[in-house]
Amino acid sequence: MGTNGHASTLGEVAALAGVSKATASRAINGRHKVSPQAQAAVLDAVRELGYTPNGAARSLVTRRTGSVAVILPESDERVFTDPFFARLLHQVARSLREHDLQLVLLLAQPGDETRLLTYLRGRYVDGAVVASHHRDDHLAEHLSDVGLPCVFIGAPWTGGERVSVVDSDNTGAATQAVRVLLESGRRRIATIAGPGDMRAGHDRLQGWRQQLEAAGLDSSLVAFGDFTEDSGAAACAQLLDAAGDLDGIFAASDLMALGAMRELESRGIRVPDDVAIVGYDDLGVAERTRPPLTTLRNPIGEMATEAVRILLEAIDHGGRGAPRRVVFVPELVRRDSV
Amino acid sequence: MGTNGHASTLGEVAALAGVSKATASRAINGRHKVSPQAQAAVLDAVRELGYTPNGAARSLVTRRTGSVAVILPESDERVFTDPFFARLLHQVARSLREHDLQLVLLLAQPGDETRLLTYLRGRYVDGAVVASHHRDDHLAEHLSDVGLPCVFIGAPWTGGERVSVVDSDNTGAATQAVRVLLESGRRRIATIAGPGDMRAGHDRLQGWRQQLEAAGLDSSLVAFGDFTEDSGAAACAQLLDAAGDLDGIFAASDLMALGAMRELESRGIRVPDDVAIVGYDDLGVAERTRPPLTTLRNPIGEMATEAVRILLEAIDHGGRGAPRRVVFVPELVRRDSV
DNA sequence: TTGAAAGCGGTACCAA
DNA sequence: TTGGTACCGCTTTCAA
Repeated sequence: MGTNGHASTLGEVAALAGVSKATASRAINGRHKVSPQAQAAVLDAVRELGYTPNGAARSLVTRRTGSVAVILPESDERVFTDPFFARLLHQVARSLREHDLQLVLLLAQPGDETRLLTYLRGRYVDGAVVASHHRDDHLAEHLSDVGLPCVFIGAPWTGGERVSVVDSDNTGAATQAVRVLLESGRRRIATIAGPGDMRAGHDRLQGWRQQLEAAGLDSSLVAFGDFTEDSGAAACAQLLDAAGDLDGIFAASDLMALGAMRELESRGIRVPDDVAIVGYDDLGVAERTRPPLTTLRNPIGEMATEAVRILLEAIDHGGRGAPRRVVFVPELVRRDSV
Repeated sequence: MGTNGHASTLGEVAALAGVSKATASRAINGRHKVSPQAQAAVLDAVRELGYTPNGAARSLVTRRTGSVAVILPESDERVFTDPFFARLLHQVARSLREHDLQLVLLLAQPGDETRLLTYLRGRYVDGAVVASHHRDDHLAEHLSDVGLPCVFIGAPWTGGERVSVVDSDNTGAATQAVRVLLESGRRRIATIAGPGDMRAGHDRLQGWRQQLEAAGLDSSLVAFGDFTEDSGAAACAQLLDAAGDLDGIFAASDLMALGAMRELESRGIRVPDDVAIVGYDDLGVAERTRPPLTTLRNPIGEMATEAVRILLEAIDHGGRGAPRRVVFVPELVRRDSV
């Protein structure tokens, strides 16, 4: 802006540069031929006036804002505590940067999705990556109604056929976890499951159960957590109280595994000697537990990158085009907790 | 949007309702008198078409977007790890909700502030709350140049006179911490300081030093961390190696204090018997350490609320009006680490 | 290569 | 209360 309080306009830049608004616009955006003199004059004027285009005016005609949202319909407690989100955002931001897009993070408090949807319908962003959604938020339907290009990380409960999703094979990974436990001779294998209203929680539980049933073993040793450390400790306590003879635990997140190990330690139960444990995620904490945790690597970084790729494609195609579906396969990381 | 891919416009709504665009607009925004029939007709049309106003078009004339940014020029690692941010965002979101404003979070990776500033200049948000800023980001000057209403939580290094700031008395709080240590008879008091390029880090170090010098004691026992737990452990190790006889520590964050306690424990040093320790923040972790941590309560919630209040005021006044300044006083919370 | 002018989709003024 | 209309600030035809 100039020395006074008002932001300068393209008209003023044009006037100062002695060209038309059209030419000024072309000089600034640089996608068209402009004579060197005009170019220079405009750029000087821009600098002198401290001009930046008004986003609303520009968006109104280009139908682009230059920003992409990451929507996290999750309690801030978890968002700011689980490395999953840090990794996700880090990677999304990285990918967006290459395309010169601004990342805006929208934390949707469960309950007030109305304002969020209004915002999204207002087209203040060009598209959205959604992660950590829950059964009841119906985000897939809503976003599909809104017509905003979007990609879900992890399949939504409902409406999944209407949006693109980048997923990972949670069920398969969980069966792998149980297999490792079985191979080390464990027979009383419990699970600390994630929230039942989240796909990842549900599917990992599913995998655990499938594999146990296939082995003809008891699949009733379940306690639920919400992916946080404390919830893992609590679930573990519950499990131990109910089945003192358990010898293996599959925790649906490393954080919960960590909590469980804390609980085990406090009861003088040794890992892996007395109880073996397998986690899920491998986003740093698994390396630092004592003993280091055998876990499944959640390919969240790759998923984020792919999600952005698909999203940008959708945005380029104006949101038309069939929903895409990609599945990544988590891999087992062997450490010392089994 | 309708059954096809294009979002409907106010004109279409008006046509369907059999009224003018002007009336349709009034019916939708409801700040003007509109006859009941017109009102109903418009609302029906809106519903039928699934209409939502185009944000860009609206913003272009109202000069409002209905959203406010929280800018965090901080590594995602810290943002997603320090309860400070969770608390801050929780409170800001709460306050904004009352005014029906959407919170958008902007994580500024150090280095690429250019895109962020372009975004802000584009006026995609009505204002911004800035926290966790560093010496080199010069955000205060930049935002003041941009002319965007903003409030800083914690004074910026430079340009502080040009923006509103909500601060807390870090220096005073640190002197208090040292006083507690002195009162319990400690004489070799070290500090684990925060980053030197952050006001909070700098000021707390300052307070520690002042109080020690006032007491005629050695004020050379300093190690730096970055507010994270690991950095606290490392700093503590460093301190212990340099001065095995230290009997008190003031850590500039509870997370660093926690790391320090971990290190002390691993060396068999007892808290508070051998070494007393005072933290800073009291955002939950201090209650859960063993022993519970004596600390200074960082009034971040109150600061956030106040920041939003000031910001909304500034937005209402069109960004004119003198910068405001408010200082909160942290209070001592006595627990068992001293 | 350049400029004039027509929108983009709303809001708000003014007159009726 | 309502409708006509002039913008908001920018991009993009279309002609020159």
